[in-house]
Amino acid sequence: MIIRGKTEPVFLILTALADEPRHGYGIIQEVRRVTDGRVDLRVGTLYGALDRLAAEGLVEKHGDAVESGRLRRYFRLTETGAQALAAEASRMAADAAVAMERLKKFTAPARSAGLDIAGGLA
Amino acid sequence: MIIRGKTEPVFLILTALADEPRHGYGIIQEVRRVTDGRVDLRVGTLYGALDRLAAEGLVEKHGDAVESGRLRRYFRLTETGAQALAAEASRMAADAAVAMERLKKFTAPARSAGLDIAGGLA
DNA sequence: GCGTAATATCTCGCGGGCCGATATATATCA
DNA sequence: TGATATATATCGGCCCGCGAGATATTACGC
Repeated sequence: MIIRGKTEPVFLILTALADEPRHGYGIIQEVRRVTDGRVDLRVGTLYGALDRLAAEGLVEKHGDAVESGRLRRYFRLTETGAQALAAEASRMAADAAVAMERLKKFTAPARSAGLDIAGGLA
Repeated sequence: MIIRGKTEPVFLILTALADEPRHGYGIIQEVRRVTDGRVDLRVGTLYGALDRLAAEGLVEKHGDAVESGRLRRYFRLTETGAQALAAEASRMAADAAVAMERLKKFTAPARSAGLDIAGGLA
């Protein structure tokens, strides 16, 4: 979403980091989990986004670790990042509410011939 | 939002068309209105997006008109477009709710030098 | 009458960001 | 031995939003 708010991948990365620090691959799994499998974050998207978010000060490195013989690079949300995420979330909720409210007034376009609508939503 | 859901401009265009057909400039004004001036839709964004949305069948032409000596090209939301907007809105509301819920667990990162974490969460 | 702003449409090019592809390396299980 | 999962990283293509510019009419102030 997002003007010049965040894109959905970025929003979800921040969301994944909201409760605790995670490493890259862990973020991917968490995003998949919180979206019920809907969003499969790409690594190319992830690392590019993390670099930008770190440059903006919304996330920061939380140290590297070697666990089970594998390198893990942890990131965590900063205070600024948490505020940005909260602002973005409330804006999205507001936009979504406006859309749903307005959709109540939607009536399906009348098809070519005079045959009509009636059924739109009511 | 938005994977491969709609971007915010696109989402707001659909929202602006939800209650009744509008012409391009009217969409711009309506978007500004529903976002309390936050989003100023650019014409380059608008016409490109309308072309794509029409190609996808989410909006359709509602006829041209000359009013007050000015040409107006009207667009309206299709049934498919209304469904897409509803789906997108509910997805956004869900994502926003998840983010806000998780933010409750957020604790500010322990600051600065050497002093290690410890307080992070526990 | 004249300039400016608002209304209204459209096009083009730049740049940013997502994604697919690719590379590398270790651990686990069949 | 090979496939799959874990884990990191880079690069090029492509889509899309935006800035800038073009065109035209109406409305208002001076």
